Amino acid sequence: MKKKLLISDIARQLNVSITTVSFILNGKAKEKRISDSLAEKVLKLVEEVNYKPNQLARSLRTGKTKTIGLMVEDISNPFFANIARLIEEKAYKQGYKIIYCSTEDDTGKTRDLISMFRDKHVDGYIITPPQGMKADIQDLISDGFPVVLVDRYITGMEANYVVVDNLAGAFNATAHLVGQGYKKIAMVTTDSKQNQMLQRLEGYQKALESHELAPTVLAIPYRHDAEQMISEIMDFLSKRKDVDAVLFATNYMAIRGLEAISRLDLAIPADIGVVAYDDHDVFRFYKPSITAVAQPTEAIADQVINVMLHLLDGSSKTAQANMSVLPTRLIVRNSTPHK
Amino acid sequence: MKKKLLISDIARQLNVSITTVSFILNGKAKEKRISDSLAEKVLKLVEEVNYKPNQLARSLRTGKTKTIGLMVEDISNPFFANIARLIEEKAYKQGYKIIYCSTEDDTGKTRDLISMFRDKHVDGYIITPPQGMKADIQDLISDGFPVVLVDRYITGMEANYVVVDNLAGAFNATAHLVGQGYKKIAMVTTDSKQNQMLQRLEGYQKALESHELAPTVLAIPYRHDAEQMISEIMDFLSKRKDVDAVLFATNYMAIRGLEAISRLDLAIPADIGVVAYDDHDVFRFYKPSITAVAQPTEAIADQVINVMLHLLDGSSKTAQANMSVLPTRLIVRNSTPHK
DNA sequence: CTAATTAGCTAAATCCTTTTAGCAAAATAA
DNA sequence: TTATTTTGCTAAAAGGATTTAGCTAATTAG
Repeated sequence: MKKKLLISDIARQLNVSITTVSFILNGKAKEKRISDSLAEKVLKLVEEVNYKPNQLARSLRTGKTKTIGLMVEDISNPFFANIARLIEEKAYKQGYKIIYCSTEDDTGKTRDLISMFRDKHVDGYIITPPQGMKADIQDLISDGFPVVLVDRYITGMEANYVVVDNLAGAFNATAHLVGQGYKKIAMVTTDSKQNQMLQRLEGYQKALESHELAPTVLAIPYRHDAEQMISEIMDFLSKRKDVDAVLFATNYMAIRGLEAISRLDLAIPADIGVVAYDDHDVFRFYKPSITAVAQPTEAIADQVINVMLHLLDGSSKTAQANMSVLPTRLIVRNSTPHK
Repeated sequence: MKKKLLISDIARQLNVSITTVSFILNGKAKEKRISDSLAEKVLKLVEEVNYKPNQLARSLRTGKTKTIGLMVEDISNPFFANIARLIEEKAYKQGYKIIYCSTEDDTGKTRDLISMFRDKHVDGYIITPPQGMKADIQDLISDGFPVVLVDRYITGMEANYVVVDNLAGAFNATAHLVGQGYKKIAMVTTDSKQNQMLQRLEGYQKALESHELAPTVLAIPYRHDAEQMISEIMDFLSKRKDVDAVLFATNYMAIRGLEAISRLDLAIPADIGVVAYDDHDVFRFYKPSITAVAQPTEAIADQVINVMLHLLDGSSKTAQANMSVLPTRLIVRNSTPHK
């Protein structure tokens, strides 16, 4: 194990002070009136021996770690995995690293993770907040940390966030089913009170209202596992024979719904119409392919990282919160009209 | 922004030295003969005011960060996303945090990432190594860092690794197709020289040999994008009408292959048999569902983190490298025999 | 020619812990 | 009673950078 080089080694070799080397390495040569010739010599040696400052020491002194903490609900869900990857890529280009974690939408775990991120002195926080985190996140903001919420916001809290127009997305999806000729359109959602879920529900209801149709909602507890959900959906569809179309509120519920529909031997779109909120590879490849509300992952990632870098930059002392609501896109797939 | 508490604040409030507080917090009270009564008082106050030591300062002093660097090929591939999540979970329980990144199988980027991880002073490295990283990884090991390779190993290098038995997996998959009555079985793979790919190829060849059948291989350059791959596979299948079954070497190639097969209007399994190496949600839901070689993600994650924690523990001064080869499982899905 | 600036560089403080080396008082041994 | 050991605690160094405050010599101004 070769010994790590220190800034003092560089200084000694050139017979200059540590201070001078530090100034030069941090681009303050001009400002601090270091002669060009000396600056060059230092940079040359640093390059030659491949000296890298110890980031821990530097962070301890400066209070900056050039790291952003990213907490998503579940990194193994393709929606979040994609966003994470895009954010990572863009952050990386600006010299920031990302640490990411899955909250599993668990308040306790999320609290732990925030505390861990604070321990690690991340410079900024990107969070898909579970329910009941209002106070914790408010603390973060009050303590002066840059915070950007993604995918959902917290009602009644002034904050930076990037979300999609869930209401419009669900409205359009529902309207599409109505347009296809379906009469009894149900919505399968979770019992979670997350605002993005409530908005999807509201969009669904508004769309039905405007066509003078009545809503039918199945709310499945969030924690139920795949098999439970499948049998609950099967139950629901068997009991409610009048239902001729379903809007699923999330991609994973839709996937389980497809399984339920397949087990009941119902045909899509003849027996039952299906639209999923949030796209997924499975919908593209399913036979028949499934219409879905696609979220603009790239635009979301872009917006998130832009706002974050802006906050980190610090030059913007405008306390004005940045709230972005991006549009969704309905990807119509099996478009044979009903009946 | 409330001021961060320091260890000196604790010490001052109780009129004891910083040293004493530090000893107590690090569980050295007994060893350092601190009286029980004082230890209790300190712990009580620390609890009360919720003092947390500054991890940067601590790491700077101890040289340990309680962080593991995890580099996978592509975090948005479900195989890696799952492994990452399982590893994260298990590490977390042992007080370790994970930083992860995608290498995109790019040597340059991987080199950058290793350097970034070194900057950040991670305690250990978990890596799916791209080609040509032998020297870099050897450096890491020589410098005394715990390293565990996953998914692939580096030929001719003594190291800790956790891989699956790719040869047997591909052999069984091919044998399955033979058993179904297919006569001209092709393999679609990448031109990458990664050993796990070569082994899959070898398994395929061995299986055909043992049935006295001839191999037919289409090797597509790794960097080609989805559309390119699809048209290359379509080309191949149109020209080689004799091919009646295909073994795809990765899940994403299989997904593109399915698209190609669908565009050519070929029926699975009547016109063409399909097996994918590495499972994916899409295969489960495709109509008909697609047989796949499933990798034991949980077992892989378990083994990786166990070996890593063992290395980090340091008590094991046995330089013996730990090499695990785990078995795959063939998930037979559309099992109607051919003709 | 003297006074004020500017150029060019550096000593020492600082960030916040952990850990080494060691001191004074109390207890025990001789 | 004196010498030794043990108990209970602490001052100060170390870890490796950044940054403040300031010094000396060379210029420029008056």
